[in-house]
Amino acid sequence: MKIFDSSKKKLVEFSPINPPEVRIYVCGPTVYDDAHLGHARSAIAFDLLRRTLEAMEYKVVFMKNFTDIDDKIIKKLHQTNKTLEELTNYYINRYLEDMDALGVLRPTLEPRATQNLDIMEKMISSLLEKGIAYKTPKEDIYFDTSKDSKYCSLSKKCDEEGISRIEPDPYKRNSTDFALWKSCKEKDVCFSSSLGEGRPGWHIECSAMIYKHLAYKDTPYQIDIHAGGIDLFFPHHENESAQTRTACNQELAKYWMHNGFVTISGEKMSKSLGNSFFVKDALKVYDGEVLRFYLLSTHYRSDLNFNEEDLLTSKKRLDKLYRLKKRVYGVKASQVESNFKKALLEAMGEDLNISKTLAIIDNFISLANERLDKNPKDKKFKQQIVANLEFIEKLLGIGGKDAYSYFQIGVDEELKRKIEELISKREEAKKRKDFTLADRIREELRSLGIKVMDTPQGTLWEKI
RNA sequence: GGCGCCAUAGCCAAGUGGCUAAGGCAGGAGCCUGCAAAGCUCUGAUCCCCGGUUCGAAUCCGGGUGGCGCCUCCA
Repeated sequence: MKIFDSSKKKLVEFSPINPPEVRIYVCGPTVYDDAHLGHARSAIAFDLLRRTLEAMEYKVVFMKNFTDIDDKIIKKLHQTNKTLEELTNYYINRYLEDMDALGVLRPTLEPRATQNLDIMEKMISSLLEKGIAYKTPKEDIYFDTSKDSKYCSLSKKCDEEGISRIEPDPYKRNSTDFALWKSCKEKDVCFSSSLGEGRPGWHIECSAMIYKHLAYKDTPYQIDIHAGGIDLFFPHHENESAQTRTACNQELAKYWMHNGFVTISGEKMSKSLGNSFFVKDALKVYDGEVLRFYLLSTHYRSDLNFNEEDLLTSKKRLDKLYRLKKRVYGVKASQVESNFKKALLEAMGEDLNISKTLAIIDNFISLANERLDKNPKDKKFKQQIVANLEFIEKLLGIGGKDAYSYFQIGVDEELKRKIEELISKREEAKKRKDFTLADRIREELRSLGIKVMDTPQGTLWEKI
């Protein structure tokens, strides 16, 4: 398995610290609003990584945090009458619902910042004792980046000269110093601790929760892979990395992986730009699986420029998979074809080369259809097709639905009855060779958003 | 100002030194069909521009042009 390590900026051979186990940490969302497509992309990208490793028989422990205390959450809190917990619980559940709809496997561990304040406090205290962190006259605690000789070795994005775009805290010793603990201000949410009244900075939660829940303790690296959006590379991951290095005398992660953005008209989708596309809104129009397929069909490190046309193209590609599945409906799986499995794992093993993977799948679909055209009753072959489809489902999280229901998404019972009625009328007309009527009924169905296909087994229909 | 990414057919998108530049969508032709749909077969690009390295480059190096990102919260 080769992966692209964003710190080394090259493809490297993946070799876990303690095989067959693989420990992965992905930076999760700050829960103050609904998930947008960028969150979905990141979640799907590393869900794919996880599934690939699992298909390669690694034992994956997958952890993703929820940042449930931060400036924006507090701001949102002031706009509502909710408590912190009510607000964050709501968005955590919303996030999980959205990710479920997208077929993202639930993480093994889902820690929340506010439930791990104890370990953050310990880590910060230890950094204070070592003289790596310092307290300002305003009782904020900062990490002194000049005390970490390897600071900036991860992202290599630090700007020593520092043309800062914001007014820096005058009590900071270095421009790259960052808050570990923010003292209690007005209109704040505060926790009491030995560090004083306040709340943790953003970066410390990841280091602390990884140390507490996921880390190997006597190895050079605490975990195998740390992942997240490329926007987190600097400063977030640089800072996490510095905290762990100085507090624990271990490097945080052996490999770092970052996913590219979802863009809209070429610009990064972000809440501050106001061009966010929420997952929940996309789900009103498109099936979650179609959305998943669309978001995973571009390599995870590239930017993906979201647009409806490409999404519909993705749907057509997924439709083909389900049409094949329909042709082998009710057949039990035998064994996945070994060459097919091998080819897919090789492709995914090239830093998740999804394009190559999908090309292999399309080729399989095409060959299977061709052979079924010639020999529709080859039961053994059908059993293998089913097994192959099941493997695809396991690897990519697509094609798991019932093949008939997939094409009926968005059709309610009433419409379904009407469709069936019209189809049987059309069948009668066809028997009488009344093709004018048959074609008129076909047009009527089309106007209902239904297309029909006459096959030797009768007339089948699909929602367009 | 610092650091970095990207540019392949109408669209999406692999390929990063060497067979005829994957795959999908759209388009065209055919088989099948009452006609369609679906499926199958066939069909398209010399890789943003200029210069260099090399026997050989989309692929490496230099210089342009265009687009984007991080350096503030951000997946």
